[in-house]
Amino acid sequence: MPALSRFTTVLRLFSETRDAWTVLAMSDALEVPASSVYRTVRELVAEGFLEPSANATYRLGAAFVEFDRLTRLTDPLMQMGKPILQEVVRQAQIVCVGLLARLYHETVMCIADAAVPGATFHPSYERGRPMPLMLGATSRVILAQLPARRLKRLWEKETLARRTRHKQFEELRHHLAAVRRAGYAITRGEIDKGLVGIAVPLVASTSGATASLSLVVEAKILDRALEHRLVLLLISSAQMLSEDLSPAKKLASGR
Amino acid sequence: MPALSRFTTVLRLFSETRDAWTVLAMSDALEVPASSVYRTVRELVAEGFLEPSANATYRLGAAFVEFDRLTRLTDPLMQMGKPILQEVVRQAQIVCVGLLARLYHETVMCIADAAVPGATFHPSYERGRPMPLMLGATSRVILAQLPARRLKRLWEKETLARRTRHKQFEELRHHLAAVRRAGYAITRGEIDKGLVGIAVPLVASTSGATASLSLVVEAKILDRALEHRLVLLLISSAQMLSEDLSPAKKLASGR
DNA sequence: ACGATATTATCGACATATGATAACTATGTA
DNA sequence: TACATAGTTATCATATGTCGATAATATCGT
Repeated sequence: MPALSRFTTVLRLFSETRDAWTVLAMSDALEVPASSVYRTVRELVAEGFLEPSANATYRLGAAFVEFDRLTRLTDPLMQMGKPILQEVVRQAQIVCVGLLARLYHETVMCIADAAVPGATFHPSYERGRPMPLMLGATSRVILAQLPARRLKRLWEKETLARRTRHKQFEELRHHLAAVRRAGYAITRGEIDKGLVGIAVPLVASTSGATASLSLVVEAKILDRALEHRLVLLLISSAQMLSEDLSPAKKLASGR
Repeated sequence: MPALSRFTTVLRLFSETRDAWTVLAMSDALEVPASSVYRTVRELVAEGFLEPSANATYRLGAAFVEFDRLTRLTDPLMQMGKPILQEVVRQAQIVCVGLLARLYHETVMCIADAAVPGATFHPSYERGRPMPLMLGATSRVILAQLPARRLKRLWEKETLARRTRHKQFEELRHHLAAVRRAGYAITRGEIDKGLVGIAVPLVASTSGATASLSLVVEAKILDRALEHRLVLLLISSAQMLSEDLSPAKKLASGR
């Protein structure tokens, strides 16, 4: 019952499949009296997080577009990551999509993507889309970086509903240890059929967030040699990016 | 002092030039006790609107990226506008940038942009950036669409600090009436030196928001014939887009 | 202009925010 | 390792804003 959650519960109603809500529908869905929802919605509209649309419905507002631009311009990971990501895709010299992802609540979120001009496929990952924590190479290398305590907590949240055994957690721990040793992760078809993800960890000490750099390619064009080349490309790029992001000498910006 | 504003005043501190804040700095800037700011920040972090960064600073969070994606996917104007915008830029067959903009509070916000592959310049307009209401063709055609009452209110807000005369408002009214008759607006160098904006109104009855479709080109390549061609291109594209956005495809056309 | 629907205003009871201070927790350093 | 410092959370009495049913308006569709 903290104050902000009153607003976010309304905002969280909006989704890809349900993008316009009337106040009455919100009132029903949230089981909150209409008069209260009206008040809440009014405030959200005033601040630009919602806006009135056709037929007395409301949609997500332009404030999100505005703040998203600020994150694009100011987030060090995006700022420095985007050009490197594009360079990775270029140097790969094959049809592929590059991704920059990070931990976000109990999901992994892609915060930048770069496709070759004539990309023949679209991975599920795309900027701003929360993805499952326990699937895909991109997530794997992020999990592998987490301190044991944090990992345990996430695992517990993740498997709350499902009945899972402790043994499975130990298996995960071992698997992640192997990933950590190898320095990269590869998964095949875990997220999209026919696509392979190759990911390496990003150490962004300043940014705090644990992140990863990855490439998605079609399984059918990936042979052993190419796989090796891409892993090396990713590792060296991640190295470079991690250095860019590290204790930025004297030139601190805020304070 | 409604509840949401407590949070937005914090969020509004973040800008292009000041992207990382400590709690103490916020407390100073807002003249609110640190203990209160800590509480507010904690809630914003919990919901993903802020996130901790290096040196006890906070930055805008990934929730904005998430919600921005939803607007990209679901806003009818962006959904239908983006492909048409790209088509406009393609058909222009010159070096140019296309823009889709709309009214947002007391500003005009670009919600989609499309540049030719090898664009040699960058207009100030870019997705998510609020722009002045009284400058540029893009804004002009939006103002020209507004009901008199609304225009008056915006004008008054805009000119609150500055001492302006009533006569100037009448001039604006007349100018906008001319724009309305012409069906388009052209401005030269009002926003960016050496660039020209050509804009036409978008009638998006469902979306509610008044919007515009525009092209930015370099002044030096724009002659009378080209100008004419681009205006026609914009008008026909806007026509198409407006129809896409209109209420229903019931066979009856005359209203 | 009309009826229907959407939105805002009202108000007592109640819950939550406020802000000074104290307690606690990282984080870095000798 | 222990200490110091900055950063963060907890505490608590009080004031202020919220809640939700209902009534009063405003707006929409025709």
